[in-house]
Order: sequence, then C-alpha cells, then structure tokens
Amino acid sequence: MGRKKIEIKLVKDPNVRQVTFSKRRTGLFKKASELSILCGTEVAAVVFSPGNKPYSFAHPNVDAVAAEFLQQEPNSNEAHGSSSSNEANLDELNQQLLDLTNQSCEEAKKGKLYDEALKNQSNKTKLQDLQELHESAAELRCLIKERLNEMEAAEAMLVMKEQPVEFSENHVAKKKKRKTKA
Amino acid sequence: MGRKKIEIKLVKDPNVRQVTFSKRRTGLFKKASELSILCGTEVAAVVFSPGNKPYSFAHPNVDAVAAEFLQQEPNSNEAHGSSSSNEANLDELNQQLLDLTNQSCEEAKKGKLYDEALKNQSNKTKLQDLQELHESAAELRCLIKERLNEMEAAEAMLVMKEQPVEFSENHVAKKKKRKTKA
DNA sequence: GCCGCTATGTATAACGC
DNA sequence: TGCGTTATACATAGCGG
Repeated sequence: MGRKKIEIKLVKDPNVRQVTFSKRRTGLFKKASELSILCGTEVAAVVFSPGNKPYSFAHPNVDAVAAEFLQQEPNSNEAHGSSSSNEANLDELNQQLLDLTNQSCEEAKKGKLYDEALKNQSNKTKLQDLQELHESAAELRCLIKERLNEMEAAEAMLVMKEQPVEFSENHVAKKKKRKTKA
Repeated sequence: MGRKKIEIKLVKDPNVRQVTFSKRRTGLFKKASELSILCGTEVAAVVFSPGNKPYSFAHPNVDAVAAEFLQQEPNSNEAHGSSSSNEANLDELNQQLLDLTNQSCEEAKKGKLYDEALKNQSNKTKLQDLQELHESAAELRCLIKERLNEMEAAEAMLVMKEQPVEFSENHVAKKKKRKTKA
C-alpha cells in the first residue's frame, strides 16, 4: 500500500516500526469504525503499542471517540487552567476506560472462543460449564458496571465546574481530500 | 474501495449488509493480523455479525492480552499522552463509560442467547479447549476483581484530593504486582 | 450464501517539513 | 515525534456463477 511492497514480517527498525504502528493502528480503528457503522454491529478492538501502551476502540456510540481521544495532540488544546487533580483524574479515568473496554472485549472474545470450542464438540455435559461461564461473565459485567457508576459519579462531582471546549467527535473519517492519481 | 464510493452509513439492504460485513470483517482481521506481526504487538478484536454471532481475532491469545491489561497500574500514568483539555475529555469519558456499560450489558445478553442457540447444536469433541477456557475465565475474573478494587481505591484517593502526578514518557511497562490468585 | 472478477476507492511506505 | 504529500499496494462494491 505504499511506495514499495513490504512483507508482513516484524519491522526491525524500531523507529520505522513505531511509525508503522501509529499509521496502521489508526487505519485499523477506522476500519473497525466503518464496519460497525455500515453493519450496525458491535465492535471492540485493543492493541498494545511497541511501547506497551494500550489503545482501544469500541463502537456502539463510543465510535471513533476512543481512538480520537487517545490520539489527541497535546498542542491543539489550549486553556484549561485546572488543577493537577483533574489531570491526574483524567489519566485515571482514561486508564480505567481502557481497562474496562478491554475487559469487555476479553469477555466477548471469551464467549466467542468457547462457542467455537462447543461447536467442535457435542459433549452435552460441558454445556453446563459453558452456562456457568457465561453467567460468570454476566456477573462480572454487572460488577464492573456498578463500580463504574460509582466512579462516574465521583468524577462528575469532581469535574462539575468549568468550560466545555469543543472536543466533540469529529471522528476518524475527517480527511476528505481525494483525487485520482496521475 | 469498490466500483463505487459508498458513504459510511448503515447499509439498509440486509443481504448486502451481510456481504459487506463478511468482507470487511475479513479485512479488519487481516489488518489486525498484519499489525501484530509487523510491530510484534498484541492485538485483540471482537465483532458481532448482524446476526449477533461473535467473531474474534487475537494475536498471542486472549489470556495474554488480558493479563497484560490487568497488570496496568492505576497510579502509573505513563500511558497515552492526553493530559490536556481535561474538562472536555472528562465529559467525553463519562459518555463513553456510559456507552461502554450499556454495551457490556448488551453483550452479556447476546452471549446468553447465543449460548442457548448453541445448545441445539452438537459437533466434535474438544473438552480440553473447554477446560482451558473455563480455567482462564475463572482466573480472569479473579484478576478483574482485584483490578476493580485497585481502581476503586485509587479513585477514592483522587476524589479525596489531588495529586500532582508529573506525567513523563518513561515506559513503566508492567510491574508484575499480580499474584496468581487461586 | 460463498467464491471469484474487476474497476475503483483507500490505506499506507517513503519522504519531506 | 508528528503531520502532510505522493506513488503504489490493497481492499472492496457491484456483479456473475
């Protein structure tokens, strides 16, 4: 897809690898976003950068917001003479959101996996195990949800104070300058 | 990318939508795969088809990604460079948390339905996989519970009052503070 | 409904700032 | 390190079997 064809092998140059990662992560999330919108389906994706930083994407409504959010350029933003407590808080929330997103992702994947396993067997006995597993997952989600609500409330109070800033979700598909190549 | 440009909007024709989904899901997973190989990173993606069938992709494997995640320290703010426009972001975050929570519930519901559906099917035998999955899930749950406790504690502290936290780019990576709960 | 085909729209490798 | 540009490699919409 570039000036030269590259083989899908680990990019040895760490520098180039980082660049590749950034570009492709963006592309991947964009694709995920399009898929979710075009088909009205739920999509979640997680990826760790070469530096082990987690990045995630999830659809329903979060859409490309998560991706956009994680890619914000620190320079585009101005104002916000808030206390450091907010910054710390934001980071916290960020972290948590990521974790939760991924947890959801993992759970979903889990379900997928054992569904596959089930398809490869006809052992009725194991169905119960699956049932339990699913229920466990459901419980876990509820647990997470409750904690989330609490955290959210706390955050809201803490933040309940200043300006809006138009951070909106001018999501992924923003560069619309297309033209046929020569 | 096809004979005609299409706008990223829900495809009305269910038939076409299904086709689009299949093609794009394949493409998305391929991209995810390439990304993980090219950059040697961990990647996980899940997507539900229009028929609510879960499909997933993950590089090393789910558990690896999950474990990686759960090792993130709530207090180590080395991830992502977003410390600006906090107020706005918090709003976005709250919204995202809401959506995510809802999504989780949705998924849980679907998971059960799917499980039910599977009860009417039968195939080969692969108890081992099931066994592994079962164990993995149990472990995952423990990890998440602990993680939740940590988040809660951190949250409490933050809400209580501020913490300077000077955000640097050094990669703390993981700190193996996990204890294999049994 | 899945496979292949082909014309096009996109993503992105190499560069340049 | 990040963002923009250009030339190409890829992905895929619309069809046909």
